[in-house]
Amino acid sequence: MPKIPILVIAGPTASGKSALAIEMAQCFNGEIVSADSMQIYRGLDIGTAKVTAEEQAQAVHHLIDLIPMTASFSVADFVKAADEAILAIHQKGKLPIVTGGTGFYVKALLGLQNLDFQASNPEEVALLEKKSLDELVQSLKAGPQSDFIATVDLNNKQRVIRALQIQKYGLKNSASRPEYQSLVLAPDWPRQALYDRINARVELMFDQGIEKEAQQLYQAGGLSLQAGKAIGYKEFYPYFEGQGDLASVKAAIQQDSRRYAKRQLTYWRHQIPGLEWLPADQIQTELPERVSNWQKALG
RNA sequence: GGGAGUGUAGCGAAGUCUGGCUAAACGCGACGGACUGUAACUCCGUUCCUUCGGGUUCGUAGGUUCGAAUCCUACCGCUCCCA
Repeated sequence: MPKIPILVIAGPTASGKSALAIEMAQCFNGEIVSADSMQIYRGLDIGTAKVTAEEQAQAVHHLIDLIPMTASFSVADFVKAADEAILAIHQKGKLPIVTGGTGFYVKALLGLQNLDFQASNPEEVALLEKKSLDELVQSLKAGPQSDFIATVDLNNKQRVIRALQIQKYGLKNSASRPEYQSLVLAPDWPRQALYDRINARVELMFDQGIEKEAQQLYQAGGLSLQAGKAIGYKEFYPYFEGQGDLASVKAAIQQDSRRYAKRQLTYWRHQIPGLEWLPADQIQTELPERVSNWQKALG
């Protein structure tokens, strides 16, 4: 079976991925597959900078508004849903365009990441979370060792817990996945320009009424939910509990977003081999060129 | 004008009484990094300068001392209280 060509538009938050994806969809007869761990949630629109209804009218979007804000979601869920969406788009004779800020999802989608281990058991994980890191590390060391177990960061409680679950449940029968021929491009902004964009976007979110969404998420469970940890919402919780003012909430969201962008940059730089950066001030003209050359080369 | 307090690395803040173990705790920020099912998560490192030998620091200037962020003197700035 021939590889399915997909265009991936990567990059940190507020780098303009969504708009570029829409342009490419219009230009190359494509449909967009979101690779964003927060935009899959219904009701989280403003804070996740989700594409608007108008934007969705300009290009078909997949993997947005998939589940309620109280639900959990994993990379494996993403890969499964994305594979299906991409296949469907491809079969329609259209170009799948993957875009989103969740590098881990993109890495897994591109097959750069094995997902061979069994899923964790949520109840067991909840119990393990109550134990101390020390205790968890002891039981990890007491269990059967493997190459994977040896690489686990023992300071990282979350990863140690996952490792314990992997130790317990081991491998699964991995289903065969489609193979992709990908072109991965990302806008490259000067750091300060990116930060300015982030700050401005957060301002805009406040004008659009992000507080109301945050209130809903807070009431739905806040930090106890997977979605409740999203930047743009979690910073409101102390305020809802009577601490601080809106100005400090805004500043916190801006700062968390900047730091998030920094982590994303690290991820894209090192975890996605083959990713190419296009200078942001030239991307409007370079991106279509690159995509069109790529398509020609594919035949 | 009188009184009390205070000035420490990008910021906040210990250390000062009881001088050496102090290039100076800790927090924040910033930067760099990790990442196999929570990934907008979680975790790690660096953060005065350096040709890595060393050099220059704790408001400023001087003094005491073998040795000062720490003790003494003067000056400058800031805060608060009384006038």
